[in-house]
Amino acid sequence: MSKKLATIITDVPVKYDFTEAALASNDALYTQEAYLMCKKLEFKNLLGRFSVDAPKNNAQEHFNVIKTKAEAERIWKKVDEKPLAFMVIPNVDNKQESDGQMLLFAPAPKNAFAALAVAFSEEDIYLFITGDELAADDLIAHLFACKSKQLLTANLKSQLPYLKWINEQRAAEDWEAYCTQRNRFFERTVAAYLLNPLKGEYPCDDIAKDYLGLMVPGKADLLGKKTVAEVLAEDEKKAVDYACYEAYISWKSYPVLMESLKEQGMDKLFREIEMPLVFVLSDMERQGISIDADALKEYGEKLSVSIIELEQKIYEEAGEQFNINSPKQLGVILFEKMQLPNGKKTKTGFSTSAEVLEKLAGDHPIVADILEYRKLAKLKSTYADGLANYIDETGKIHTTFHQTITATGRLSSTDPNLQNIPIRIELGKMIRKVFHPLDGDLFVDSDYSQIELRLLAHMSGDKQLIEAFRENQDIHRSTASKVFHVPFDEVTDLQRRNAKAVNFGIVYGISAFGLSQDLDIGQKEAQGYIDSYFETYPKIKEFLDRTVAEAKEKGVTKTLYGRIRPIPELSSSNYMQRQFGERVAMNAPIQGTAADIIKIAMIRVHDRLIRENYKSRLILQVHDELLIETAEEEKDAVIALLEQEMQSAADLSVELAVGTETGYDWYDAH
DNA sequence: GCGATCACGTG
DNA sequence: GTACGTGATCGCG
Repeated sequence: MSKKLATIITDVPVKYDFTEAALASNDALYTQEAYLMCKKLEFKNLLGRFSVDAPKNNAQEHFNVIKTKAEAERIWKKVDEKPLAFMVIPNVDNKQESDGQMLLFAPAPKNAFAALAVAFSEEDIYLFITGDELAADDLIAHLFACKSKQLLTANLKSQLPYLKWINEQRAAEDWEAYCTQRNRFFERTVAAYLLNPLKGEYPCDDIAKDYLGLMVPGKADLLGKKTVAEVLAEDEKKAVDYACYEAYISWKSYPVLMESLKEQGMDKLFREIEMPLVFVLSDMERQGISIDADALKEYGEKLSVSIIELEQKIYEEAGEQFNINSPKQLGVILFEKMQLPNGKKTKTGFSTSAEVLEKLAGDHPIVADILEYRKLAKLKSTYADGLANYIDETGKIHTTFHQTITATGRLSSTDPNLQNIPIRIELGKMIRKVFHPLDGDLFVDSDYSQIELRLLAHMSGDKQLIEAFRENQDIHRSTASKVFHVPFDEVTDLQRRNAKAVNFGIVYGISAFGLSQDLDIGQKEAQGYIDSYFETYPKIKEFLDRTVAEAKEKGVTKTLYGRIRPIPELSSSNYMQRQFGERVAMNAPIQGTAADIIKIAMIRVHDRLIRENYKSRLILQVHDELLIETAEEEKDAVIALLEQEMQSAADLSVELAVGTETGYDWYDAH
């Protein structure tokens, strides 16, 4: 029966005439209609096969290229108070080689750019191209001086270096003017991120499709893999289309995005937190952090010595040479050749994760050596060598902070990622010694203590947890004491460790499976801990249940500041997916609210440092930590300022405790 | 050259 | 169990 069911019948009589099925021509298949369909369904691969262009929409007829002063003046005069969209088109990077030859023309002045796209009505869509007649400076001056109340754009942070005015008028005496200008900007990408933080990218064509029902060519359609500036020099029409569409869609989507933000109660979050933060992050990126390149090199060389030693030792123990960095080869050596026990945990072979190897450490000395090798190799490749690639001519590293990546509202950091510099293991932590302030300055580093558990206390209203925080107790010890019913002072180390794991679990969205993995215990035992925890803190259970129920009902979770996190997994037909959705629903409001709060603190700290004429500057954010570079004479004032703004960023039923350290490098300051 | 996979760094 | 980014390897085209 089963076999019959599963057997494919290959001789069903089907009438089919292949000649009739043949296409008259390729054009019959690649029609405009089919193009639209593929575009809508995001069949990006198929799209490349179309020779027909995207259907013309009216906007394109109004794209105008402006190169003369007279025309430009006439256009700027037309601008009224209604919103105006813009996009700066940077120059080709002069430092890069083109066709193997260095470009011969002199480097363009700093802040200069190739073109400026502007849109302020269905018909007024322009690309100003800089040259003999139009100077970049003049265009920016016009932009800031124009009557329009809102300046609409995308990827504002990357454009800010070109918007000279906003960077030069940041002194205390210009504070009001600076704020006035800052408040004019509306960022289409950030708005779209708040409305759906799951997408990861918010390109022009997606915004047009999602919010305007408009099909416009995507960046790759017009530019391929080249930059706008490169295309502008080769195929002006395509670059014009790209830039003008960007400006046009920013202009056109503004009312829709604004309305959606209001509808979902996120307009305040957008206006008061996310938009000002763009400027703060820009300043932090530009500031950068100084690196002792020599010390970094030395650190890498020391690692190299140890790595080579370990390598030799491992080869001897294995009896042959192989690539230790290859999990595949390593698996064969350990579990086939050396027959190490229960080579379990597989997917595409043996697992050689630290978790697995740690359990095998007693069986053969090679295991410990491999674990040690891995640690050193990671430090060397990712941190010692990795960071060295990012040091600029002035000895600094400038990371990029991303504001529209995470599902929860946190920031992320890339090129390089400065939010995952080692700290847990001493040898790794040493790398922080190469991060240092400028000569004579020092770091002030403050972090929120237990912010997520404090938020859990506040949001659930659980009296026990609130009380524990109010009394400033060791929170894990307090939890252990209550859950295991032992006096506070008699909590054992093991009890505290278990309680700590449960606390983490609660914040991450607990499951018996996860906790059992973390504590290396059985799932039943883990479930027992969870049950006792919820008996001790009934309000927390109520809160988490309520959060999940609400998420199931509405499809989203919300932070205290109204940030949403859609959870489509909750309506999945797959049990594991739904369970995942429930954990996410428990975690997102807590992690997200913490992200909201530190963003508020960042803006206030940044603004006060400027307004009150400090030389100190915000340098880094690491989720619950802020790093400031400060002058010695400002130290005490800046510590007070930083702590005050971080603590008062939110008014909760528990205090937002902040711990501060100072030092002449990041190792000492944290 | 690109993407998937594994492993591992942070909060 | 949450949230990320990067490096090395390996198989694919």
